[in-house]
Amino acid sequence: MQLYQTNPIKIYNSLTGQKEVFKPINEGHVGMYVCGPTVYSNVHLGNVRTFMSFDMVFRYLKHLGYKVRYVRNITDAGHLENDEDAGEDKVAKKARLEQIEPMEVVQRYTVDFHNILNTLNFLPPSIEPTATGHIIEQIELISKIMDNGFAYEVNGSVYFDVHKFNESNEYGKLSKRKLEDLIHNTRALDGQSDKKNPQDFALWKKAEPQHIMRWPSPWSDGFPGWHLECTAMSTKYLGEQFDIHGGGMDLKFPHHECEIAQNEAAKGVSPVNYWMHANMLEMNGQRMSKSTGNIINPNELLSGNNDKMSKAYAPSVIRFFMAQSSYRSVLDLTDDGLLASEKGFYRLMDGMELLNKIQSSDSSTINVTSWKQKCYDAMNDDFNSPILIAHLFEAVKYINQIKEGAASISSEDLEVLKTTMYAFVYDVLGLESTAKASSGSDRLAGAVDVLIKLRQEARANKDFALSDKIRDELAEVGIVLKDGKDGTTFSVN
RNA sequence: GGCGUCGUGGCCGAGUGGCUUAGGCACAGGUCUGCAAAACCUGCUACAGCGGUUCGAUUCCGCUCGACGCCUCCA
Repeated sequence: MQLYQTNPIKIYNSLTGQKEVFKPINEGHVGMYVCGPTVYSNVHLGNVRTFMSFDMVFRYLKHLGYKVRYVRNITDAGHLENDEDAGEDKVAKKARLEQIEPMEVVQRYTVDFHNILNTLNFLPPSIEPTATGHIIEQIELISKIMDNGFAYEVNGSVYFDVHKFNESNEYGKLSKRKLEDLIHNTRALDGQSDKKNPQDFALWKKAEPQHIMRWPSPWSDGFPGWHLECTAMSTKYLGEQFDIHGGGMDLKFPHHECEIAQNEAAKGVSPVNYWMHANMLEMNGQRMSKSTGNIINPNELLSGNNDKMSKAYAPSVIRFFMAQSSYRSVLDLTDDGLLASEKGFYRLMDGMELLNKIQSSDSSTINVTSWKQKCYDAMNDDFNSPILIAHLFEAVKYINQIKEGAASISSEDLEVLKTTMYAFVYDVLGLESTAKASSGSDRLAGAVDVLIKLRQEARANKDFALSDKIRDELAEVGIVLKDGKDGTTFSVN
């Protein structure tokens, strides 16, 4: 008996605009694809927010007992600056500007990406394929789309024929656009194009002679279009139809729309059952943008080495901050917000530590079973982590009350409480305890205990000057003493 | 200009046709303490504006204002 059998989850499906009960294609198995980064610069904090949302989805599905194959790609070719003939591949452009090999660019920023995600305690995806590793699959896919009459070749480049496709299919159904509207609203772009219509998009681009990123194909030496890789790789690892496809809201159009079109054009089926889109991250009420300087990268946020925030924030604090809003809402990154989350996070973690120390009694004054169900209900409702966290704080309150003697808990209930708290805090939310001192570093704990004893003696002798000195100087190095009824404990911040 | 998402108390951030003033932070009072801190108890009762539907709307519909996203590269 797996947890998923008793915990049906609902997912907000961008395709239908409704929350739907999640039913995987194969019972007990979930195929999930998330559009990964284009590795031509340092990972953007907004990217991190999106990937963190899906990291949490991945974690919860796993917790429920699903066997999840989570595919998150690395785009290392094909992502054009724009779709016109002058459009340059982002990686190639960066390589040209820095006068290094494109693969050096890819390597540098892939490493950066992985480092940040590791620091933030992400689970690695099951498969992390690259576009350049799947050129053959992409060429095959193009051939299939051409065979089916939905693409045409001009001067060695191949374009998807959106107008033709729309005669038999519905282009725009994900982003709720109509082709006629797109035609009227397409801006006139300079430079001539080989495309029959501005709405068409590139499947294969012929490389100019000076272009260093190039692969042979039936049409020309060139490189694949951006939208194609996701279709090729999701098909290869998850099949022609799979359960969940995620990405940032800004990818809905055109990227995801084009993925649907490519899949339908090649295989005649819509690829994805549940489309999930994570909302944007802002900073101080405005979109992050390099041009206005309203930008902060993950390393700067973690190190405190920036002029936007008052201090450095621990990885788990950032995770906690993001988990306190739902993935479908715009989230505003502010110093005040982070400070508030930081305090809340430490309160939660103090509760987790206390959970190991409280004693059980004959009976419980709280209903642990219904509390536990509420936690699951929250996550089952489209991964509502803010509600989950509200319930976790309820538990912290219980834990503190039990310690104070204002509540009691039976040993069976205490076990349930522990198991559930551990599962949600550590496994699902991916938070990490920062209180390394009490459990991890026995020597520090021992040393502080000595000081605590000295302070107790001083207090017994009414030598408050000394006792306060011990307390204040420990506080200065980040060790906070907490006096309770049963003695003094400490925490390290 | 078109399409889409949204506008909640001092701040962040959930949610709902008529009790759940979610939860966190901040603030005020109390208990505890040698004094603090921590913890616990109590208080702080909002839903952009204007109309409409309804016995009743913060939640449904329309309009206005505003924010954000997409329409051109972007998670």
